Amino acid sequence: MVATLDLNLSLFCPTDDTPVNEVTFKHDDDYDNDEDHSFEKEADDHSVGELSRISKENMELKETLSVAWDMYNSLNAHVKKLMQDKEVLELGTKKRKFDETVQQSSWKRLDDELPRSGTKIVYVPIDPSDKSLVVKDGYQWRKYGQKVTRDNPSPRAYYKCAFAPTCPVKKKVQRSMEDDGVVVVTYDGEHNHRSTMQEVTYALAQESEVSNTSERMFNPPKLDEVLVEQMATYLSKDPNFTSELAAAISSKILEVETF
DNA sequence: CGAGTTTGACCCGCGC
DNA sequence: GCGCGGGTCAAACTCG
Repeated sequence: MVATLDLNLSLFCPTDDTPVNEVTFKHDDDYDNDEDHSFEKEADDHSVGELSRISKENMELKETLSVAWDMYNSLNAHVKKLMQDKEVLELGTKKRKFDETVQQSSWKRLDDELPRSGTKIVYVPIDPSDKSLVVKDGYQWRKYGQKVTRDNPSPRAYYKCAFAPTCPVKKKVQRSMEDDGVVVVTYDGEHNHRSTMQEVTYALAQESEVSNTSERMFNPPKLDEVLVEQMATYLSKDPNFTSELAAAISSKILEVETF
């Protein structure tokens, strides 16, 4: 079900199963020709050298990916915190404004504006020049409508959760009237499945659970491989990430070549 | 060609 | 009952 991207990151790494020094060229002819021997040896040396070069390159790519992953996690945590702060701030502002103008009346109207159970409002900072109204939140969404509402000149987009056909969650995305660089996302309902990001976390948790068992003693850790594969699966779905990663890697390569 | 997006039409609830 | 506005549907369209 979940698509995987094989980056071949461990393909050329020498492992217990395929030691580099076992790489040989089989030949049907006898090995009594000295020239053939030297040619074979040369080819052998060349392929070993090539393997170690690719292996080294592979390690560098792993490191780059690892750094990118760490940066992504810290940025993600930072954005979450900022969004929570903003949410609290905006709700507080709404209450204050309401308090100033309608001091005598009850809070009923404001309560109607506040999220009901199962409804969640999130303010997401975006590029003001970006008209696409696309908000990446780890779930897959299918747009089913767009409408210009009376109180806001920017269109409101309607999305249904497309990850699972039975998932009842819908979301509305509309640019904030006050701030052009912020979109208001209204989530309706609860997901009955995990997000793509949660799938990765779950897989890693499963892996770490296995690592606690004695079975681990007999099965050398492959967390790195799983991590890379899961990260590749998740991150390869983000075109921005892949293009930026490609740019970062190519600049790194150019940097190495200039030495 | 299939999956996703766009967009006009339609439905429905609400206030007058 | 009527009109308005938000939400949804579905055919047409786009894109990979």
